[in-house]
Amino acid sequence: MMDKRYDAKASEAKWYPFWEKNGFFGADPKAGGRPYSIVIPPPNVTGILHMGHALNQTIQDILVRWHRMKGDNTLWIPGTDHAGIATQNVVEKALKKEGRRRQDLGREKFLERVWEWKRQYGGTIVHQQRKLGNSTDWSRERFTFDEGCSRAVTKVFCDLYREGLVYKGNYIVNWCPRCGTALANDEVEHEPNRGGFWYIRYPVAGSAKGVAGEPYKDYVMVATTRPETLPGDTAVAVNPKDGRYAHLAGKTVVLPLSGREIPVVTDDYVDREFGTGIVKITPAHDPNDFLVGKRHGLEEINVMNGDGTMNALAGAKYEGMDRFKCREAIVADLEAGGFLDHVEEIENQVGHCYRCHETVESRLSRQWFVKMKPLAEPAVAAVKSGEVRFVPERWSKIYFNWMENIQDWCISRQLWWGHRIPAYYLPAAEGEEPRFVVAESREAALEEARKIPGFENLQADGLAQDEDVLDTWFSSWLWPFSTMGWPEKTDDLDFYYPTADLVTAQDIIFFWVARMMMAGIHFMKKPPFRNIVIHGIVRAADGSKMSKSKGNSLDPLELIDAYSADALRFSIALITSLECDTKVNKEKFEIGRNFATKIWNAARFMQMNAEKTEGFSFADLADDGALARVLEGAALSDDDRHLLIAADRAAAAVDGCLEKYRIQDGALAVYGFFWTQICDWYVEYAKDAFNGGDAARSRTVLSVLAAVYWRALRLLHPYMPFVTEEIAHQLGYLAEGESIMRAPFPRASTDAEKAAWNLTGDVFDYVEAKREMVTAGRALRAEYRIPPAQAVRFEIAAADEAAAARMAADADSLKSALRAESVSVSAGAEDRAMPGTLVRLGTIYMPLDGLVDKAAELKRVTGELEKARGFLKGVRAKLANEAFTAHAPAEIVENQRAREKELAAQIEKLERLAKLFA
RNA sequence: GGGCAAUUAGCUCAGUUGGUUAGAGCACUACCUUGACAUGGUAGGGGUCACUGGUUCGAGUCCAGUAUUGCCCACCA
Repeated sequence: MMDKRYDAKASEAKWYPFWEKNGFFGADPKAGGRPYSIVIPPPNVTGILHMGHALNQTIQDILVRWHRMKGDNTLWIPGTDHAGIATQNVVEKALKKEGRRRQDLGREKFLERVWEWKRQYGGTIVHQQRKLGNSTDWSRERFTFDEGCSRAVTKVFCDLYREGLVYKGNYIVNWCPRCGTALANDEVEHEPNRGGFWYIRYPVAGSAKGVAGEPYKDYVMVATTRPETLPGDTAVAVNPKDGRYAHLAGKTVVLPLSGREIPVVTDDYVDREFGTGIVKITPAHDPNDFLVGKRHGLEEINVMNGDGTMNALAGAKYEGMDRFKCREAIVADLEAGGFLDHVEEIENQVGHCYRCHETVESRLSRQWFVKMKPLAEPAVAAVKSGEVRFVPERWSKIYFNWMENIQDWCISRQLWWGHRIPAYYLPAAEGEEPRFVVAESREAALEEARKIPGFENLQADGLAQDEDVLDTWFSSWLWPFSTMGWPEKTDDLDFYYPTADLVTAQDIIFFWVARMMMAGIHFMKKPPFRNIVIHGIVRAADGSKMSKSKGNSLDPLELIDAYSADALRFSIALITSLECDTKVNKEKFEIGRNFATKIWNAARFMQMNAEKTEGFSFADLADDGALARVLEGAALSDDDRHLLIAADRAAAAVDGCLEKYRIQDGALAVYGFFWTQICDWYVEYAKDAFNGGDAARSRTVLSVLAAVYWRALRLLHPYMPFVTEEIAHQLGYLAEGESIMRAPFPRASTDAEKAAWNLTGDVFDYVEAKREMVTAGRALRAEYRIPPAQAVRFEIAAADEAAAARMAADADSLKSALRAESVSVSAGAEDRAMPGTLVRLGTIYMPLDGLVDKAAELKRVTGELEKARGFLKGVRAKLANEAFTAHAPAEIVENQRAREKELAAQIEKLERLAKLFA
């Protein structure tokens, strides 16, 4: 016997290892069939499971389990990302507690330490993912820094270099002083910042200073938010069209504090309206100034160290000072020197490191880049042609927009934890830029280097490998094929590449999705996936981003603990639309828990009755054709047929929704089918059958219920894997060792079955209408406060003789559904009793002598009458409109005609009733 | 500054190509501790679909504009 309560924890602890150990998540490319594959967006190895993962992976697992049940050869590859900066930070923090820095250990020892950390803690998120129920093939688990992925990275770098798509360049990069590394543009987050806007006088060269303490007589006014970079200024610029400053062109000005003379240049970049219309140009510390400097051949003076302190070029006084301290010092000195005119407050956008949130510095340095334009073009074409599709489609616009304005990708990072750049430098004289070769290994590099005249006898240790590592995304962009064994030729690549769907959030379309497209097309000659499914972000109840520091985040593991993994999955699927972000609070997850309880109890109900039914076995219904055998010769009621039709429709609905990635609608379809159709209606109907004392009938009803339940259970399995597996075994649909995850997705009734069981739309509509009558009858009871225990007599005035006959034959089910003493059906004769709601088949009545306030009833009837007349008027107007009858589809016009008749009849009845109460 | 979304019941959201009287969950009201389930049942209340125009026989749905909110991108020093 099933327990009174579903024990989710026990079930989860039992079934996940069962699936995994039996290899049910595994995939075999040799097994043939239609391939369906997904690669998981690899979470950071330092990560812990958050709601974003829960949403993202639930969607994927639903798709994967659905495809698997449909018989596709299905593979979902899991893995983690080595996450350069994040991981290095974690280990450095640990070192700091020991009072050491990574430099104290040296590169090799430090990396050993990181690997040690990875071995010890890197499995955290991988274990947490199992809690969600993900059916990932763990035998294929990959790590972006594992041997295979690293080989792929090195090959890709070398190939791109040989193709001229990787180059080393002088460039102004975003620099995080805390992380000590360059950041890609996308890794910088801009935030509004209120800060000073200092107006500074730059004296025109040769203009004498007035009497002591007086300002220079002749000066230009420059406004800046970054006074600390002043020592790096190598020009000031004005707009060439700015008449106010035309006279300055070609002159030089004196840089305050240093006395260095710098030119005045004209450049379109300068906005005449902003500030004073004069800009100081600091090519080494601002990306725009860098470009201006290039255009005008200006010197680039780097006044800062990598850690955000000032260097010797800033001047002896400021050397070693933190950049923000230096700002204060320089402002003070400017003021003392009479250079500072005034200061305003201004709001501008300041870049922050996406990892550590430190204010990002623009810094001139030597970095490695990937030329993106040639790679982007085919990636754009693939989406334009429809070969790759965004779901929802609108994301393609954002993708195009970014791709068309793409900048070269700075791929070098000044870290230790990551794929080291396979560039090897040859010995060079002091001050000379060394030559380098790029090769897959030191050996290959040596061979290459020896071909260079003068280096024929070079030894391996004479080559110095580049100190930098590659951006983490440089390995992630290969993920769809590096995980399948590339650059080796593998069966997995043959069969499973390209993957079918990529499921991810909108925030990494640029970081990751676009780049995977480029790499996939470039190296595999095929885009890495056919559909890019973009879902929203999980937000806190107030719409803000979830973050640990705000304390507004929900922990999926806590939700699993409180409500079960199934509840988490189902709830999140039900409340998430691909169209927009999802706001969640803890209470929303009760939906899933309550649903699991509901189906559990329905199962208990069936089991209870199965025990009373001799020879009944759920196993007999395990395959979809079984019901036909079990029901051989049995008579089906309209309600039985209705349920079978509803089951067909539910299966089609869920299938259709998932086909279109409408995860939410699929959840709603299976939810409504289970709860409303099976539990609310059919289980209640079945109770009456079981109590009816007809053994054959009871067996038929139980068989229909059990067969349909089994279909519903399988429909639900992709959403709620654990409870469905548990019930399947508890009831005995499955033998030990089998799994619902390998059971076929439910099919619709075959034509033969439909014919044998008379499953027609007509039957369906009849039962729906009958239920409306039941609802109307119950409403009458409620309205007149007749307790459920009190038996009443219902009379039904059917629309016509045919309807009367059909309902009379079915009166027993009406009687029990209404808990009525008796139900009588006849055509017409409605004046003798109190009316219920009008429905398609007729009117339901309940004699209510003595229970009625005639005045109140009259008021109600009058109200309904008014309403009906209003509707009729509208319908008649519509039908009188020739344009409507000419243009509208025939079906719509027919509906209106039918409605007109219905309303007219209704009004006639109501009028008679009004007389009755008058 | 540019772009993209959103605005439907008290709350969170569906509403797929325009087509009967706009739906769900939660919350709310009344009744029901009835033998699967109170994590439940039955019935009910609640919406001029942000606003203004337009197209159409017909608009929550399409178009234009306005307002509000959110997100993304961007070099305003």
